[in-house]
Amino acid sequence: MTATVRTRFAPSPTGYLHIGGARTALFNYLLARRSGGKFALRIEDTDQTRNIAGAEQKLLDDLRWLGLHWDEGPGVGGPAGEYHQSRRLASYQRVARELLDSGKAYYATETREELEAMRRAAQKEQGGFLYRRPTHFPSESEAQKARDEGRPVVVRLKMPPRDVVVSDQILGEVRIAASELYDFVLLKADGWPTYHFAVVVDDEAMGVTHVLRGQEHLMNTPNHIALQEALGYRTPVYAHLPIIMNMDGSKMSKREKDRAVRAAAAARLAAGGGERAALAAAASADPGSFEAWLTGDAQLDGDALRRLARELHVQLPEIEIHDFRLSGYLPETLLNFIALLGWSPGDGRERMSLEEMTAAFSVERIGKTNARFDRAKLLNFNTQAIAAAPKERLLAALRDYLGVSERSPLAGVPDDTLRRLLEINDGLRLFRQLEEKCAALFAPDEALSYDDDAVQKTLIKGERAGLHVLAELQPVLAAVGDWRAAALETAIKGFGESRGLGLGKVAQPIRVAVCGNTVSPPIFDTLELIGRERVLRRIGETLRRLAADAPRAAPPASQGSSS
RNA sequence: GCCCCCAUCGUCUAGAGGCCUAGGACACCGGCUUUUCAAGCCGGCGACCGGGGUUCGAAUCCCCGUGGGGGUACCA
Repeated sequence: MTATVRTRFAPSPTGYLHIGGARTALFNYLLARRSGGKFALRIEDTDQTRNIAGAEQKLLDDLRWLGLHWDEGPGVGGPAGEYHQSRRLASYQRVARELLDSGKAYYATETREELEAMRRAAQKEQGGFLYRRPTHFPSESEAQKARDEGRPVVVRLKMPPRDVVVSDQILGEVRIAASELYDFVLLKADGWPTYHFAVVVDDEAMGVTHVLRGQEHLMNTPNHIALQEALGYRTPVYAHLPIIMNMDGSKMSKREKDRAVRAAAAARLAAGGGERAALAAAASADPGSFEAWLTGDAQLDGDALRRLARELHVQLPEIEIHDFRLSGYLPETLLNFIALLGWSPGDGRERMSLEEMTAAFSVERIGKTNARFDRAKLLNFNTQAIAAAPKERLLAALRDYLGVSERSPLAGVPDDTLRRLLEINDGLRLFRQLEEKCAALFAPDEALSYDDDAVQKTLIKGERAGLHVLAELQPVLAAVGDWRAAALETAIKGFGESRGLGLGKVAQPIRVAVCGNTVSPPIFDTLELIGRERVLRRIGETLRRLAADAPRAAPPASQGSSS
């Protein structure tokens, strides 16, 4: 009989979806799809102290955004009924009872302090601590008595005294010596199951046949295998994925975002440029915890961190899937890139759709070595994907981006204009880039800010040549009857030729005058989209403002800056 | 400390004993193109961690060393 392949992704709701988690989800998804099986999503929310409100929703959103739809799990149900471990408590307790009754598990009543003391003592002597099985197992009533006395009571599994061999699809056979194994906890003192326990019980209940998970779980596997044996469960096929690291070899961690913002905050405060209270407010933290965050290693809530980053004008490093969404990456491209971190189809292909990856996927082709997350390559993937994407797909993706981009200058822009923007921005790398580049086309005149360097370079420098060009061009533009890119091009190019000026000499002064900086879409389209009236007004205003500055702006450069 | 895993260009990787003078992609460098930012085109630089084996032959197999990573919880 050929059992249906069932895989699962089982995150705990502690925040946004991580890059590593996304890849694990992807591989599980691909394996299930590839083999015509089922892909389930299970929420591992058994740690009462770690669950974060709203995190599950974020997790699901990220997964959906990526297009990794699950066949069973939250929102869609499935044969296992509940897919939140917090709602499956009864089954863990039932199984624990079974284990206790058959003598395969026992109560243990050491306190955390006692355990910690043993650990320290062992550390000193031999360097490693393994929980030593007690000589006496508390009876049911003794356990109850301990509980009554306020002592913690946990349930531990009796590990069989033999080596465990993990048959891993990627790593081969990994043998863990019996001497490395110990009686791990099944049920915590609060009655909730540990990860090890819940994962085994649920994988069995959900019929999971293949477990693809990060390599950080490799050393957990003997526990799971021992438990499966004790319970008479079959052992699923295991495949431990290599880990995704930062370019510098460090682990990709949310903490990086805190570090980036913390540094900026400290710099701001040191420069006397900001009130502590204001920053704390931006982070929606009370002064005490803000201070603790600022001076320590604590982590701020993702959204609070984002607000603070905005306040400080720092770019958060992209760590979680949501960060990439906010930067304006295409989800299908992110998925494609992530898939190649540890897997390759073997035929030299790199750019693949989810369907193509599904068709090509196999666990055998997953590598063993940790991969570094190279953002430069990702950016290139995205650039090429944007160039190759069908127009309507691109528009939908841009709409999605604008939906999550706070206070976007392009927020109210109609689809037709968005299409136009996409057309005139070839070479585009990220949606955020388009947003920044086109902001001036939609911003009200008062909101325009002029970049000093740009003004100096294109308008002032060289005896205000740029300014002169602008002044002469003004009436030419004013005379353009048909305010569209083509006619503007004719007029402006004609002007340039009549003066013997290359387009660059003409376009850049205009660009800076109407956009405030040297970067915008092609100048003729830019002018058309800004509109005749606003263009003329911005040019006039620029001329006026800089003329007033003239005495100061053009002193004979007697004291050279050379030193 | 102890246990486990890993090791090909800067990065992601192809390579399953002769097809390898090691292939591709990104990055980088040079040139071209150019109204800005990009994009594009052409060319270039660039790796089998070290040492021992095994074999007629090793990037591929074995051992040791070194380096990197993971684990060492009543977190997952």
